[in-house]
Amino acid sequence: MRDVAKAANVSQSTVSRILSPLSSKSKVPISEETKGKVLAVVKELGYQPNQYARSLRGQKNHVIGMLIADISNPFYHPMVRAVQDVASQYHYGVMIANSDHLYEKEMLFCESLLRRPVDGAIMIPYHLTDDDLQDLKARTGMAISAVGNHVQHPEVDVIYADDTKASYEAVQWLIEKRGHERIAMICASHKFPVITRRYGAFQLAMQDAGLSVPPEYVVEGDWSVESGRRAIASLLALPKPPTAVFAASDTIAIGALAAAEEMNYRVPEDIAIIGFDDIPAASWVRPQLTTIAQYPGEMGTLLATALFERIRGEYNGPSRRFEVPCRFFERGSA
Amino acid sequence: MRDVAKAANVSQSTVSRILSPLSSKSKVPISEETKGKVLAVVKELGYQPNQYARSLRGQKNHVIGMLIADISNPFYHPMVRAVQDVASQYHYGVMIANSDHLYEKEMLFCESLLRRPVDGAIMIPYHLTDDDLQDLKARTGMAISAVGNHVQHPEVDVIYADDTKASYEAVQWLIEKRGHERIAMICASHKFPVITRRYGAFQLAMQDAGLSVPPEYVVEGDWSVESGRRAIASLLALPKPPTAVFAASDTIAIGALAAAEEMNYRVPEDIAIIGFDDIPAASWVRPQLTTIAQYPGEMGTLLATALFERIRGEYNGPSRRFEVPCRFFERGSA
DNA sequence: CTGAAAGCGCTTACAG
DNA sequence: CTGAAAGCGCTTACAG
Repeated sequence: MRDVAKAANVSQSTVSRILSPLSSKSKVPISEETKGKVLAVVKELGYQPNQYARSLRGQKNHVIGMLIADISNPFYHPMVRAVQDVASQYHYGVMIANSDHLYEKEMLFCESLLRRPVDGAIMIPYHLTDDDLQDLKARTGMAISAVGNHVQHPEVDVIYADDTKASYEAVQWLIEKRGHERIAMICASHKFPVITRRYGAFQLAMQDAGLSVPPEYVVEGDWSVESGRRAIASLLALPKPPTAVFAASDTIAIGALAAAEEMNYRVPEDIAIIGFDDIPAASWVRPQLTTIAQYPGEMGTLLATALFERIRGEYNGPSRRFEVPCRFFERGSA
Repeated sequence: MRDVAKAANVSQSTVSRILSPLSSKSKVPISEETKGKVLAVVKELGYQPNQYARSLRGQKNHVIGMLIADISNPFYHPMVRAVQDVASQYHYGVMIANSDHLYEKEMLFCESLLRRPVDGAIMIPYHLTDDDLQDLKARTGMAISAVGNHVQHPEVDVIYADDTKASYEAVQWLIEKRGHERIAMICASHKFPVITRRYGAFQLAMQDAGLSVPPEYVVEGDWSVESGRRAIASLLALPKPPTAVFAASDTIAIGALAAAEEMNYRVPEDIAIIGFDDIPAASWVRPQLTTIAQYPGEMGTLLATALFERIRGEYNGPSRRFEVPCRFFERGSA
């Protein structure tokens, strides 16, 4: 910048004002002549301002952080893409971290934000509490948007899918429209709020229909395809196996589907399978997966839009909550 | 840091030396007593050094950049994960950008590295030339690892799959083991070096077998599932349709498979399909995809390892080239 | 073994 | 409309 100033015969202050016209709220006017001269020199030298110096001195970092569970899970892609797309509109970078569903890694992410401040963070917390978020906000002042109805912080914007209702209705559909009575559920850890919701809805639907769920019908794994394979194998090995399975995610359901087929069970005749998410592969497998669609792309856009409204000072009131409805897709697997 | 220094009754210099013992190559010794005192204060105050200030003053930024084509393509996930995992071992952050296979966005990524310097970059360039990389290196001095045999810069480490050979052999297999004579190829843009290689190998294998490829047997789309659907439809509508198709990626092949089935063609009896990549979904679809596996996880590890060797000064010689062999998987679709 | 001081590259009151 | 100067939070010669 000094070189630019020298070459253009103006002060650094002037160069700075021309290059960051938005940040100076006091809106200092600059003559068109000086402006043209400086811009020409900038172009000629190919000068790019150092963003770290700006971060250090100014109030904006021009980066946001994003915490997801696992970049390999297709469910997150549209969300990540949507966030990246909104961010790049504002010329913001996005730092992405995976938590692998581990509290420890979620905390590491928060710590990294202390060392490398960002203007805002988008989180999909599986363990982080409202207190943890409060701590982060108190120490950094950053804007936060999060996914999940369990997040209740008064200043964190929340986007959530109504998965409780969707799960209830799917199980109800299995019972009423398909006549199933022996229904199992393949979950991930019950420590996750999302599992609490979906599993709770499953139990409630069964209970409301007067159906009982033997404990061995509830299998706890992780979110992987492999976990789905293992779970269905144990379920089908039961003396009285279920006739239908509600899986907490499509990845789990796809594993279950593949393993059931390999064990020579017909889907949905011998065992019906319902997934959750409607990832692209849900329509690639055969039979196609009956599943509950979430709209991660839309969620990502809402998340990023809300975040940037706060970052840009266009909104700074209390927490806003957006519900993104789920949608049931009846396909071939149930 | 000033607060820490004050509270511990030492100078800022001392605090800095204790917190960044590696960076001071002159290896100034510190008394254990002072060290303990300072560390205690750091812990008590929950102090975290500001990484931007470090970047500005020191020589390390503790971030790397990663340019991929599209985070939605499963092929990149193991690569991204591997890179993230190696990076976090060294306490490095990773900034990820999507190029969407656009030169313009690849250049934008390079520009962003000028504004927000990183210690190294991992790239999967579809358009960027060696000159572009040279430009970036000259202006920033950063270390670079890249994917693709077409990258020939003398100081950029390159990881590449031998997709030319693998493609040739797959087409040869289609001809010799399966007796196909009318074979089509679904490509992405021929501007991509990767397509040049795979398409060139396809043509060569056909030629070596004395088989001709009518121009309408070469369909150019993009990398999407949708593109595979469109391509197979146009191919099957031909007066003399092909009996086998070599797709440039699994995403394309999966689209082709689904569309062919919907049009009531049997795979592989009516139309055989071979993909490329062996993404997880290749084993989820029915019939399972016959495909050429690449090992993106391994590639990611090599990429990141080579990069960090340069970043950490453990290596600074000329370009190293690692070939990661492909592997053919005969499954159900061909 | 420790400290005082300069400076990384910017932005922003303050002064004119 | 423009400039001189201070300072963001660190690291690193330099001096002791």
